[in-house]
Amino acid sequence: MDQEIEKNQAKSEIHDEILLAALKLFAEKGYFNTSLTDIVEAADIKATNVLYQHFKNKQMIASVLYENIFDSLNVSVDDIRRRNQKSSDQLRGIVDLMFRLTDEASHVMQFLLILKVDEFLPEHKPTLGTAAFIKIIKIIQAGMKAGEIRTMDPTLCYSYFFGIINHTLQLVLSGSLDKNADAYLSATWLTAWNAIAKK
Amino acid sequence: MDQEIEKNQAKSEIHDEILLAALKLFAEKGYFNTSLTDIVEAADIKATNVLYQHFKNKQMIASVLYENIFDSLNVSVDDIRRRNQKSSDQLRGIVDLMFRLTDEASHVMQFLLILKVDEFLPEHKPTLGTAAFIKIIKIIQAGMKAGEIRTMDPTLCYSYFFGIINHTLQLVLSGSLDKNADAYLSATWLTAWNAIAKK
DNA sequence: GTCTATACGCCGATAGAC
DNA sequence: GTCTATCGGCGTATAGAC
Repeated sequence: MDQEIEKNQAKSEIHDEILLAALKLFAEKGYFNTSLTDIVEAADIKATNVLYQHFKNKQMIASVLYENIFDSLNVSVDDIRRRNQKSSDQLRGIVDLMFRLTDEASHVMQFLLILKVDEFLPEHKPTLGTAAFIKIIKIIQAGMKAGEIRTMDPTLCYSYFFGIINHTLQLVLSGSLDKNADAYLSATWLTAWNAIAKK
Repeated sequence: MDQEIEKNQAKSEIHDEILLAALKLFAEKGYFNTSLTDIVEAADIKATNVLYQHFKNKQMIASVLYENIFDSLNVSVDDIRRRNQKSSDQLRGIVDLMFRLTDEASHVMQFLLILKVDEFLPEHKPTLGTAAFIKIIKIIQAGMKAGEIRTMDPTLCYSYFFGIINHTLQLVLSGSLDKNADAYLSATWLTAWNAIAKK
């Protein structure tokens, strides 16, 4: 019984190490420039076929990564919505999270903001169709109803707000902006919010 | 003599057809999902080795495309700067151009805004290092001096302005915004300009 | 799970006859 | 420039012995 638990723990450890190594490599070199042998070396795995005991194929590794990242983003958005009432506070919470992730988990943010996921996961829905982003649209719509946000096409509003946020984080991730994300947080938040707020 | 001209025209026709087909395929499927046989079929070419009479290899096709697009962007920016005095008018000219290109030459804009060029052209400078973008930064700095634009880090200012512009055009290109770019031009320009303008 | 070996396919790139 | 044929290599994926 204990042995079985140990075995499962070991199994999920390897599982996670593969995902972690793949995330790092995909973020740094891109999906197509990363070979399975790269992943095997980066994780602590001895042979290539171990990989196939945990994942059906290379695409599935990327797919699981994708699911994990978007699921946890979705959970975070739920949490932020529960904790805050006003749309401005909810959006601020999401922005805080994204800036923090950029500094503390840059590979995750590169996966989110930079990788062209549909090139290697053609069957996945576009980012805007994921649960987390549908909720963000809802936050925006609620903000319009409450008179906090200018009335306009919600998708366009999303584009203005996160255009500023995402582009700035992309420049941080690529090194074009040389400080860490946190250094740009307050100014960028203000600009993004003013771009959609009712005067 | 005439024959030689004809020959060169024919040669450059094939040359251009290859580039056009490659641009389309790269924009639609990505660089790595596009094989040379795909390009050969899409252009009007009968055999694979003709391709190598015009380009050293696959990477060079992408490289020439990259150069062409950024060169012509650079020329356009020069032209816009010559025609307009105020920074706001110059930026407006650039935005007009980008929206028009999105509707009329979507593949070019996908190459510019969506493709991760450094994945297949690792030796190329980042977008921000190209001549056209250096000039855009200069426009922004001039606008700050003239009191048109809020004083801040020029790269950050660039990020705010083109964050809104680029993200909106990306959503148009991906179909997430269902009208053509022109339908969003005036509202998006206003929002982007207000994000950086001095009140 | 480890290690070695290998099958298989695709793609980039080349060669040679016409 | 066309057409056919092919090489080499890499990367994915599998098989089998331990």
